[in-house]
Parts: sequence; structure tokens; C-alpha cells
Amino acid sequence: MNTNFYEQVYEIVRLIPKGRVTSYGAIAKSLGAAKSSRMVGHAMSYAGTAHPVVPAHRVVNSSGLLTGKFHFSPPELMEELLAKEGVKVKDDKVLNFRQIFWNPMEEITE
DNA sequence: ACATTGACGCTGG
DNA sequence: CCCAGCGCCAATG
Repeated sequence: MNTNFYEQVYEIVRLIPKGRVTSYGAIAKSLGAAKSSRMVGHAMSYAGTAHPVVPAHRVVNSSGLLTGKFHFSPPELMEELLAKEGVKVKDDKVLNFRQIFWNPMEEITE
């Protein structure tokens, strides 16, 4: 397995700089599957089994809400990691989401 | 093969 | 701003 849709998602997620976050739809769009945003979420489920590390905590929904925080070992781990990186989380949602939002398209530019 | 579910996104009211 | 409906695709039973 190499250049699969999931692998591409992992690649992008691993490229997310510290203190920044992105959304599933943005990743899906950069892969040319804007309508398959759900698949990005599914890929995240596989992220736990994926190789090195996939900072899935840096991936949130289009509203900056930590929808998948319950998928972490401790659900609060997501906020913990984000807070550690400088990302403020309030009520399961990222603050200044629009400001810390990281656009994968700017890194891919294929 | 069919039905159900899901870490989503967008539009409309 | 909140809620409801629809679309889209893959994994699972």
C-alpha cells in the first residue's frame, strides 16, 4: 500500500505544522475528493494503525470542532495535545480556528 | 448483495 | 445562531 487515498491523507496530516489545524474537507479537497470528506474521517480511524505518527488531533471539522476527540485513548488527549501546541480549545472547539487554520493545498500545489 | 453507520460538508429555513 | 435534510463513499454485519 502506498499512494492510496488514506496514505495521502496521513501524509498531509503529518505535514501539519505545530500549533496549526486543518479540516477534513480541506484535506479531501486537496486530494481532489472534496465530496469524500467522510473518507478522510475514516482514514483517521486507520491513523491509529498507520505508521510513524499521525497527529489526528490537528484535524478537526470545518467548524473547528473536535468531533473525533472520543476516538483518542482518553478523549481529552486531543485538547491536551492541542493546548500543548498552543492551540486553545474551548467547549471542544478550536479558538481562532480561522487564524490557525493550515491550508494543505498550499503545501501540495501539485 | 443489502442495509446501517460514520473523526464530514453544504444549503435552506 | 440552531436545526433539518441531502449528498458522498467506504467499512462492517
